Formats: sequence, C-alpha cells, structure tokens
Amino acid sequence: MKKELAKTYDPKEIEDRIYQNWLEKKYFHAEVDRSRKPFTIVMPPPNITGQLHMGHALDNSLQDTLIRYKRMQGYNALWQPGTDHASIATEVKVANQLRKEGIEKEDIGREAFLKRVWKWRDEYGGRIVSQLKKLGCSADWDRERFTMDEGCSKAVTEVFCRLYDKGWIYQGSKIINWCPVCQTSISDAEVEHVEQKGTFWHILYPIVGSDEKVEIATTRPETMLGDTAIAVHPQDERYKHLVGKKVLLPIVNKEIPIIADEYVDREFGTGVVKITPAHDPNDFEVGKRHNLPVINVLNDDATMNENAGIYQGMDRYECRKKIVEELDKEGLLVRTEDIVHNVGTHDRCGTTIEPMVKKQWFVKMDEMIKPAEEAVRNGDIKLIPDGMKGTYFNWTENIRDWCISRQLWWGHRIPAYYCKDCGEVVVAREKPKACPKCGCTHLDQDEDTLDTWFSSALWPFSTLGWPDKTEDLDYFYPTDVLVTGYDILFFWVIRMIFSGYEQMGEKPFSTVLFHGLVRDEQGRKMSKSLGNGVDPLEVIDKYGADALRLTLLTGNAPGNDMRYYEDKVKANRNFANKVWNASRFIQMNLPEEEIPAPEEKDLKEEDKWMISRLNTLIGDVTYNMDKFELGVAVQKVYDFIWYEFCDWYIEMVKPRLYGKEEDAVSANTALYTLKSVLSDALKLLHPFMPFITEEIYLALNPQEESIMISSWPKQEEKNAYPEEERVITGIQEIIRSIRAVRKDMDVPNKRKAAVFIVPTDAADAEKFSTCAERFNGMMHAESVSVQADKTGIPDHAVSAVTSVASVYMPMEDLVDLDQERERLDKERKRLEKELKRSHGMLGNEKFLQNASPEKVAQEKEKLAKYESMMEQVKERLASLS
RNA sequence: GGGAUCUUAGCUCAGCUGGGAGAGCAUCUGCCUUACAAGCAGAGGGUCACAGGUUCGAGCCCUGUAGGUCCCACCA
Repeated sequence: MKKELAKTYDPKEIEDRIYQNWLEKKYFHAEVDRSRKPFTIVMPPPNITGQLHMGHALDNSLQDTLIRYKRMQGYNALWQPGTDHASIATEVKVANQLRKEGIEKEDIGREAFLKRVWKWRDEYGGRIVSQLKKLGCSADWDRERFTMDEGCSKAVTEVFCRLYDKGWIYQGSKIINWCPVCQTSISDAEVEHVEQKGTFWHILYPIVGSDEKVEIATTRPETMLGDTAIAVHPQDERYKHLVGKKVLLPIVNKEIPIIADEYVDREFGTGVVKITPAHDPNDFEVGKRHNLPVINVLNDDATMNENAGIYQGMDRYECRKKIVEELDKEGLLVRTEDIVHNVGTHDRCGTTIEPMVKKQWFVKMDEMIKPAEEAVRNGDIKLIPDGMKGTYFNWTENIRDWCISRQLWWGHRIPAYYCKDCGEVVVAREKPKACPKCGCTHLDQDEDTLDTWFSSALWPFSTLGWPDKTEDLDYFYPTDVLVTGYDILFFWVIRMIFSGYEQMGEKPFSTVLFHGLVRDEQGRKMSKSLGNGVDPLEVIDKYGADALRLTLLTGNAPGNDMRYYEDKVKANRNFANKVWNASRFIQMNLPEEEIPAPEEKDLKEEDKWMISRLNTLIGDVTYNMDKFELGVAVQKVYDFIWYEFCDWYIEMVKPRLYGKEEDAVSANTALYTLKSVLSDALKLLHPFMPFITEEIYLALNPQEESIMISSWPKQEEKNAYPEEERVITGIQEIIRSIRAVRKDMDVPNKRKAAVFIVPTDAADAEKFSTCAERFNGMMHAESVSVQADKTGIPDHAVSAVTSVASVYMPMEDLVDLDQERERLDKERKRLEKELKRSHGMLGNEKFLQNASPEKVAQEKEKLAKYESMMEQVKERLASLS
C-alpha cells in the first residue's frame, strides 16, 4: 500500500516518531567488529549544568553529519557520548541552590554536600542529552559516560599516579591564580584578561640615609604592605647610584633593599618597580632570584590579613582607598593618573584574580608537550582550518606548568594521603593502610579535587575503558575526528593530545575540525547576560530540527563565526518543504505496484541527462565531505535538488506522466528515474537533514528499512551519457532564451506561439527534434519544429540566438522590429567582448604553452561557440535591415 | 608586543589545488501553470578594501597599507 504524504511538511508529526524508531532498532549502537573499519568520534561532553544552546547545536550537528556519512559509507561508526561533571560550575550552582534554603555548604559538610550534588546530577544531568536527541543526534547512547563515573574516575587516579611516579606531577608552593569568590586556585587558561579602567598611583619611597625619594607607579597600592624590595634596571643610569641602598617602605616603615634586575623596563613608568613577591607572578620570580622574603598580606577571601597591620580585616579595595588617603596625608602621593589596563579575572565568575603563593599540585609540562607539538607540526594530527596551527603553537611554545588542584568538593579527589604522624605524602591508587615510612595507620586524603579538564583530557580513551586493556580501546582508538569550537583549544584539545601520547603512546584523533561561535543578528556573542541567546529547542519546535541543522551547516567555513538569523531557518524550512513536495509529486504518480527498472533503450535524453548529473553530484559531494567541507557539500545537494531535479527534470518529465495512457513505458521510465534519482539525492542529503530524508525515503521505498543504514551512493567512474548531457543543456538554453525573450516582450504565458529551432550544427537537428517536442509546455509553444535551415520561417518573428541554435517565434502583431534589432545588437556587443577575450587568450603563445591542454581545448570550444553565435546574430540583423 | 583571521551584490555569507563573479534574504516585473504562493518564470544590482608584485591569466599566491574581529602575553 503506498503511503500518502501530507500537503505541507510538518516536522513535528514525524521527528520524534522516527527518532524513536532509530533508537529501538539500535542503529546508533556500535560494537567491535573486526571485519569492518571503525570510524570514531568522541562527543565533547556537555556540562551537566548546561542547557542546549546554539553552540551545542552547531557542534553536534557537525558531528552527527560526519558520523551518519561514515556510517552510510560502511564504516563501523561510533559516536561516543557523555557528560562532564563541570566541577566549579556545578558546585556553584548547587551551593547557590542551598543558599536559597538558607544553608551554606560548610554547614552540612563535604559528604552531605556531595550527596546533594549527585542528586542534582541525577535530576538535571540528563537534560542536555534529551535535548541532543531532539536535534537528531545519532550518538551511541548505550555507551553514555560521565566524567565522574567509576571508569573515568579510575582513569583519573591512574593518570595521576603514573605522572606522580614519573615526577611529572608535583606539589609545590608557587604563585597561582586565586579566585577570592570561588575560593579556589585556577589554571592560567581559566584567567581571562579584561580591559578595565584603573588608576595609576605615583608614590614616593624615601631613600634611607638621604633626602632623595624615588617615585614608583602602581595600580595596586594595597600590595605595598607586602613589598620586600624595589627594583631598577641594572643599566639604568638614573638609578645606578641607588642599587644596594635601601628605601623606607611608607606606612609599614620598614627598610627594604633596592635591587637591580633585568626584568624592569626602563621605558615604562618611572623605571622603578615595587616588588611584591606574594602577589605578583613577576615579582615572585624576581624575589626568587634575589632571595627576597614573601609576605602574604591577603586572606583567601581577599580581605587583608594579620600582615597588613591596622588594615587587617579590610577588603582589598577598601584597604586600597585607605592607603592612598594615608599616603596623600604624608605627602608621598605625587599624582594619580587614569589608565586602562588588563586585569586578570576568573572566566566563570568575573572576579578579579588575586595572585597568591600557595601549596598546590602541578603538572610539569615541558616534556609532555613535546610529542603533542610534534604531532601537529608533522601533520600526524591535522587541524582544520590550517590557521589554527598558529594558535596551537603559540600555546605549546609558551606553556607553563598546569595547576591542577582545586579547593572544591565536587570533582575527583586527589589521590594523595598524608601521614598524620610523620607528614609523609603518599600518592596511591588506593588509600594505604599504613604509612610506608613510620607505619602509622592514620592517613588523611588531600582535601582538594582536580581541575575538571584533568578528567576531560582523558576522554578519548577513558570512555573506551582505559586503563583496562579493552577490546573497545584496541579497536576504536585512536579516534578519527574531534569536532569542537576554537574557544576550547587550550582547555581541552591540547590536553587531550598530550594525554593521548603520554598514556596511550598514540594520538587521540587524526583530525580536529574547529567551528566558530554562533552569534546573534548583530554579530554579538550570545550570552545569558545580554539575553540574546536563541533557544535551539524553540527553533526546532517552530521549524523542525532539519531546518535548524541545515542553517547551522550551510554557508559556513570551518573556524568562522556565523550569525544566526531566523530568516535563514525559514529559508531552509522552505527547502524542506520543497523536497517534501517533489516527493509528493512523485508519490502521487507512482502506481501501486513496483515499477521494474527500465531498459537502457527506453531512457529518454532527459533521463540520461539527469542520471548523469546525479553521478557528477555524487562525486562532488563525496569529495567535499572527505575534505570536511560540509557546507560546500550540502550546498551542492541543495542546488541539485532544487534547481536541477525540481526546476528542470520534473518539469521536463510531466508531459510523459500525463500522457500515461498513450505511452506507459515512457511514463514508467520517467517515474523510475524520478524515484531512483531522488532516492539517491536523499541519501546524499540524509547526514544533514536526517528526519525528512528518512520519512520520504521510506515512503518512496516501502521495502527499505531505513535510509540511515542504506549505503552512500557511489559514483560511476565515467559519465555514460555525455551526448545527452550536451543536448539537454542545449535545450535548457533554448527554453531559457524563449522565456527571457517572451518576458522581455510582455507576452503573456497563456499566449502560445509556434517555435522554430534551427540548430547551429545541422547534425543536431535530429537530436533536438527527438526530444524538443516534449517540452512544448516549457517553451509556451503551440508547436515546435526543429529544422536544418530557415526555410519557411517568416522574417517577422521574435528571435533569440543560443550557443546551439537560433530560435524563432512568429508573432506578427507583437513583433517590433526596432526592438528586435536593439536586442540583437545588445547580444552582438556582448559576443564581441567575449570574442575579444577568447581571441586574446588563444592568440597568446604563452597561454598555449603553459595552460593545461584541457583548458586550451575548452577555450577553443568556447571560441567556436561564440563565433557561430556571432554569425547567427549578424545574419539575423542583416535580414532585419 | 606576538599570533590568527576577515574586508566579495542593499544585508548575511559561500567561492574547493589561480582559468569566463555565486547563494539566501531584500528589490523590481509577470504568473493562483493539476508537487509546492513556504511556489514558478524573468530582471536589476559587485573596479571581489587599497597599492604594488609573481603569472599567459589573480577574488584566490607574495609584499605592503588601511580598517574590523579574535586569541595569547607580566609591561608594574
């Protein structure tokens, strides 16, 4: 029983039903199968706190398209999904929720708090996954993982221990980025430098044993409480005499040395810098070189501590104000200056970072980064677009040790244990029963957890079972493509790469496909604070998942940002409707019983042309897909379906379908071709628009199970019908010129005319005549006659010259000879230009020498075409004068 | 300061290894032609930022200039 299709495409009616069916049939699921080649993508795990936004929609549409393409090509395609515990984000979220109930997390303690987070995770963690399903994502949900599930946690501990044993993870007191609001250390990558207005306070430090004072400029006067030196450049003549002397640190009234260090920039400010080793990364380094004491003046919440004397307990900004007032009172404040400078802030909460010296855990990077850098340099891992390499190397070449400990509760707890008696530090996969040094049985685990990215760095192999030697790991690793936004290159991509080489001895993936940001109509970042975010689910609800996907996938080059316009979605929804209606047309005409494949001899010119065009399309699209040019690929399918299949082929074939009674073979041949060409085109479209293609494909091919497990069309090596392609292209040109001329002359479509076609090449007369008459309707012709010469054609006719023929339409009452001449003259001028260009090229010996033979032959063909057209035009002009 | 990237039709953007400038939307003109008005047919609209260079030939490659965007960086 053939299926009736509704008049307009209604995505809502079909999407959920189809997705459910795919799930039930387990099409997304992949198992190890040694007889087939694997193709693997690991999904960047969305945060459990996250809601689907346009960035996710883009990221996952790209992945789904790739995975569906490969699956259809016969690969054993695995799309490994999962979610990320997102330590800070989640902890903050749940803590806030608690706060609303009047509870601080400290009140209930670590254990109860974690219980609460897990509960939260069970409740909301799956939200984003269900949203991805709405988008049509064909990930293997049976394999869904979580960065804090048992396996991934085991992997984290394993890596920590291995790196520790190797000496690549160490504990040390170094200056780190401290967020006073989140009360945790963060890595360099999490610090965002934002431009802020600030003040430059110029302060005088009196030289001890002299009346001289030295001027110092600072943006953070409160840190002077922790100053342990001031520094000048060793070659600075202005201050050479001061080196070795001391200054009296104002307010604190303490003598601190004047040192010389190359770090100081003579050109900047006054050329004198105050050195606060405890609260500035550079000063910390300077301090180390000169053995300066480190005086921390801040508490963890950025209030002043006991080292701040009378300022103890004040907030850092309040203290700043008071210090400036005091300096002013003492006459030591020379002047203030407004400046704009970059201030380090925490990328999650926007709080100004306070550099602090603290004991933390670090990963040593200098060795581990080497294979990661080399892999990209030698092309073992390919970055798309290529320009991302610059950014990548910029990071690998300047990498510093990675601070991985966080003063948070939600996350992987650091597997380090401290002996209560002797203080011995033991790093172990499991809690030791006794201290290996003193035998004491009381050991406490480190309170800190690990940076979220420490676990995501292991994602490509931890999800496949590592550290166990699993079949999955052996078969699916290394994965093939990683798709992600360029904004997390540093956080994630690089860390996966070095982790892959270090733990697996092999790259985690061969290709990284970067995409850009989805911006709003004005080009602004979509953000919560601006409230300009567009909810993908609302778009899907209104226009369908396919339309949204197509919008995100089309007309966008890798790595480039794109703007979201609802109009684009609308246009793509229209395309979906177009495809829908084309199918409906075919469906309406299809008989109940299956049509047998036509014999070669029954194929008409237009059938062969269409088959040939499809064949070219298959090759092109496959080529672009393989180069990850998804936008280009889908554009080609779109153009083919709309402008070749619908606008031309369906129209050309209509008379045959309507004349079914006279010639059933012809009609069935057309129908078969319509169905088979569209089915193949749908396959090419399926990775991009999975739902509508499935619905139509199954309606047209009820014996099939699903388009998503059908095979990707293969291109025939050589074009079987070049001659028919030429003929139909010629006919199209004729039809177009007829339409244009008629429009030009305001001939209403209802008025039919006799059409005479005189091919330029007499040999074409027969070829054209065998098919031209079928296209009466498209030519608005009452009759079409193809003839070798102009015999019998009245001069009083509207005419047009094409590259293959001259066309005449006698319409005496309408023909204005002056207008006719004018039009022909315009054409003559155009041709003159073309001829000049063509002659120029072919008259150039260097062109003949250097250009490829195909190019030269092509150009010669063109020249011949123009010459004959010109001849026709001139002839026609002459006959009119 | 370093790096990346962009500048193409009124708007948003494609343009694949250099070989006659494209799409969507918008505009104008006809059409309710039995798949589709979410449509059909036609039309207008671009010195491809600027200046040099390489080449027979440049939107595409090289150099420089101007402007925009982004990333990185310790200029107190």
